[in-house]
Amino acid sequence: MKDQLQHLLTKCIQDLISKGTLNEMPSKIRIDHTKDNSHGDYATNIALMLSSQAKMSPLELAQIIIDQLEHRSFLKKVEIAGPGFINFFISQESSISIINEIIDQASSYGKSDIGQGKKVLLEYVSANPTGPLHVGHGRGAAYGATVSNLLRNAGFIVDNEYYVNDAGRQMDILTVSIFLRYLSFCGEKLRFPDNGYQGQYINDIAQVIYDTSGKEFHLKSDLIFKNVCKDGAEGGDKEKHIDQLIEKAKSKLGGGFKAVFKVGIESILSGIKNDLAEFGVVFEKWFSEQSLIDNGLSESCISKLKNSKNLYEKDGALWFKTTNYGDEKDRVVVRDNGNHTYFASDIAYHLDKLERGYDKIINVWGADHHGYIPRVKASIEALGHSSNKLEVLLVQFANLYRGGSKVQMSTRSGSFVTLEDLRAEVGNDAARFFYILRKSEQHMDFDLDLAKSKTNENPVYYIQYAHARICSVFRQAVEKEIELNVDQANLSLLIEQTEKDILRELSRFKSVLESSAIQYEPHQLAYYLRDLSTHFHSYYNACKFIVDDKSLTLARLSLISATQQVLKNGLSILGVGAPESM
RNA sequence: GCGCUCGUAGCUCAGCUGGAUAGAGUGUCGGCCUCCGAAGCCGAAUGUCGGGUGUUCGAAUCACCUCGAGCGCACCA
Repeated sequence: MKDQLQHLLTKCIQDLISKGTLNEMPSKIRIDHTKDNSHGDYATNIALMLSSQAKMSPLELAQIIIDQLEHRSFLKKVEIAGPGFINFFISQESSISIINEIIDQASSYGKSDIGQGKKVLLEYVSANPTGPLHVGHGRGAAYGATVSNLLRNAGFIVDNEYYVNDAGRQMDILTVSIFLRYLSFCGEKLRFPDNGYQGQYINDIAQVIYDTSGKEFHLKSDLIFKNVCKDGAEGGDKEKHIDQLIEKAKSKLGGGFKAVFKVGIESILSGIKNDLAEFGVVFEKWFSEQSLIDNGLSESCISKLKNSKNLYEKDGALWFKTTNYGDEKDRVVVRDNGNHTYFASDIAYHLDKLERGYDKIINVWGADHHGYIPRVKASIEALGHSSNKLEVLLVQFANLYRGGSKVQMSTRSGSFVTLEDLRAEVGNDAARFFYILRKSEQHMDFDLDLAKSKTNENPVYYIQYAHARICSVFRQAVEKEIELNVDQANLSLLIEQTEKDILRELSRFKSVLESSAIQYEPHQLAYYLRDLSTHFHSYYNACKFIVDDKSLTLARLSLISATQQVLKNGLSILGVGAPESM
């Protein structure tokens, strides 16, 4: 319907240009769903936009546009309002046709091809595999998965990817943490380093190693701790302390160090995978950072940068002149100790992504990484690609509150609430919905007590209830041996205000989906579904659906069936269930 | 200090590519179940859109300034 209006208006403006009333086509002709139904169904501000160009008042121009507009049967009335808006009133015959359209297309209603099959790589979560996912990661997971659904629904081809940071110092710290806990199981007395990972899950992994391998990796703790400098809490340097422990463990354990690491990371990763899968978040690819080092891609990237004269040496380290590409300062890619930085791997990773042939690469990052964007874009440019292909979506942290005070989230100290705990307490549906309800760049206050105790505060139940209620009505209909057949329904009987309101709302669904997808804003869909539910609940209270008049009954059942379908399709994109009863 | 994000009703937030009287949930107050599910509906009250200046026929929306909050400015990842 909106498309038809768009066509009609475009042609109208073209005609006026050829008549000489107007000079040029505006960049966009806006047609909006009206907020207020006294303004009709759709409105355009085109006369206001073009009045200066036409050198006449908006009201005059609006009248000329209306006169030029071809008459179409779907338009009941066209009028000028306010300062020069043109309001379109759609005929009833046309507005009820959406019911048939929805019921015919069923679960595919709402799909579009605005993506034209363009290939998108969507990377999100990518939390360091140093422990279980916590509620902070949940927001990125829910957001990324929903954006993925929205894009797919809009005709994009989307691959979801998780970048696994399985290389570097963090992994060594993880390994040594597990190893020291393991030594405790072997009966060694030792002081656990301040900088080690302290969570219970570390003990669990150590326990598994002890249970399966016995004392295979057992070393006297003296052997590890001898000559190691003092830890932070003992008045020493906690960073040096743990680095020396790592070195000792590596040299004394030999291949055993890698074996412990392998058990550790596999255990943590499989935990993360399960957690996400249960949350309805599925990745096509888990991309290993270590693989970039193993297959030499990281190294070859550095050579490429060297050849393009973008690298220089300073203080024994190798620097990338990212300032050439708009970054605020240059960045180290190879440290003075010869190790590649995280950034070096990331350059290789992004190059790899680009060379896999995607039209668009989207990274969902925590907002604390915003300063990192310029240097990644710099590396893309330096390697001869267009940085426009990369889009970074920032997701703000969720601040957690418990008992009115902020909860500190630290994987290192183990003081965090896991995503798994949250899901267990509030359920997947409520968690998925709650996470995407706020605009991603909005700071979010997540009150755990509220989320856990008064889950009805979450509007997801309101929407699900609307769906369940409709299902319940249909159960009643079956009992009364009424079978819904839209072809037999006389939809022109739908004349109540609440019915018109629902029809208006249903007609918005497609544009909401389109807008949510293009702007990467799932919350738009969430708000829409709540509004649709509100109209349904009002309708439910205002009118009885199953009445003596058979054809009215069929008409009303058709309308709520279409509503049910849209609720279901919308919820499915949000990764939320549409229960038949609750 | 520089940069990014944000500041809208008591609270949590929509609205921001300029448009018609600034919205919702929650909370407060008052109504609605012998009738398809009351996890619901109907009604009332509540705002200097942080503050200021500018651009415009028109600003919560754009520009500049200012105040306040969060985050970032590593040879960490």
